[in-house]
Amino acid sequence: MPELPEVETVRRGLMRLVGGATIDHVDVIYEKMVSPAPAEFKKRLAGATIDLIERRGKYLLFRFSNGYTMVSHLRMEGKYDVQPEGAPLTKHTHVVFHLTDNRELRYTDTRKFGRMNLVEDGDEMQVAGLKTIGPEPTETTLTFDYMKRIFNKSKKVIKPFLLDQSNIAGLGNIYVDEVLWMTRIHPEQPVNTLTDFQIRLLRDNILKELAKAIDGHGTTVHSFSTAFGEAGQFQNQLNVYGREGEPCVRCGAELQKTKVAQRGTHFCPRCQKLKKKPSKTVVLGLTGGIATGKSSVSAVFHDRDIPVIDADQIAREVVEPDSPALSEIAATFGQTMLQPDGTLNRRKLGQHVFNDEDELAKLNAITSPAIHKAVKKRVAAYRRKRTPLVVFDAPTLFEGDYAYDVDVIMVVALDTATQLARLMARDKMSETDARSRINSQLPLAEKVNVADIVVDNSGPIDKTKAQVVKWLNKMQLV
DNA sequence: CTCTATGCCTGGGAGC
DNA sequence: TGCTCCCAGGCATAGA
Repeated sequence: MPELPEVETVRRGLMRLVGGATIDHVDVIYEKMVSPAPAEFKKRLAGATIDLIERRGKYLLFRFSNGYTMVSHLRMEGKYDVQPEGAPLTKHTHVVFHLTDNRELRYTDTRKFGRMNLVEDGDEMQVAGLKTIGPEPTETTLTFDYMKRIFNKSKKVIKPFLLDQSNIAGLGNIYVDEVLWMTRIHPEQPVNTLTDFQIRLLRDNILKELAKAIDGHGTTVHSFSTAFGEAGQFQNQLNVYGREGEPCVRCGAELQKTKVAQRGTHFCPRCQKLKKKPSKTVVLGLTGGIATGKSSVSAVFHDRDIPVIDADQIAREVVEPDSPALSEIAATFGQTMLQPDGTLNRRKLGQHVFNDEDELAKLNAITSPAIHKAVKKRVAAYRRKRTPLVVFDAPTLFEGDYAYDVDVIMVVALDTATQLARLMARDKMSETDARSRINSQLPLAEKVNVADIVVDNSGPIDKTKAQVVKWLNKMQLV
């Protein structure tokens, strides 16, 4: 199923292999595949040189020296490959372009869905499909203003809306599921209910995902006889597509598969909730690894008077004297866990649960729901006030199961060597101790993988802060 | 005009 | 094992 990145890879491969080649004659085996009818199609192409191969959306445009352009769409399973003249035909080869250099450019398509349309230069945009095609998904051609305009005026649900090539060119079933998961949008969310921030994040994710996929495929076409269809394998990792029943890599919930507008649709029922009216408040989950420098990033928000909800502070607040959680701790672990003044004896409790998984789990079962509840309450208050941006600063954003409930995740990261050196210097630790501390956490790479924004803190602090500010500006959050 | 359902095709997997 | 049925999905088009 070639989508834009695969078609682009085919274009690049073909350009290298047959760019400049001249067609001697053409065999059309499956007549319905070409237009105009085979006799005229063949006549127009005899002696034509392939000057250039361009792409628009998922359409390939072969520019010939004699004033014709061939619009070719691979649909589901179309493939081009180049063989030496006379090599045996395969079962599903439908068109063969015999080149003057003893090679053949072949079009193969098991399901015969692909089409080739040969028209005069300048008429290519009149071909069905290209006539109504939407903007290319690039930084300059797919603008936020355009997206906002088309999203606001439609009541359609987002999945079929994004599949419609007249809205945005190039997205297919796989990438739509991926970008919706990345942006945490339910596939049946009506497009006119999205907030500006969601549209911005979606735009960013479309551009990012397609660029990543093109990069990933760029190196796959090598040899003379490589079937370009092989470049259509999706080497870049997919987070939801085809993963129904597996845990969501962001929140751990079981991924589901349903049908939306007759299309198989994959999504995370926990991260991608259908919302009556998406909230205008953006909750940014901020996390990192030990000694990655999260607090200096947090300071950027403090300095700008952006509210920061501190998970560690809330963890302390929920066990203050007279709190239900503290009473439960006393009831479970004994009154000796309290100081004479009624406050929690943290040291003693810490020693008690240290290295005892069962006891630690008991403690978490008491504190975790209380912390979650308190966080939700704080967030709800900011939503009511329509505060545009709230930061939830949580070292255990993933481990503590908060990731499903934030709108966007920022991970502060650095390379392992720098992280190790900083931890050793900061906490006066031996290398062995520092290593084991780092290894006891969820690997930073896994956090980075599901982050919306990764802030690289391996350089000077000014550079780190500049990255945060740049992103905030880009997303119009400040 | 918009919106939805269906046809185009074949191979492969599930179920019997 | 072999048979039937259904699903995969981009896009055009027919119909509401």
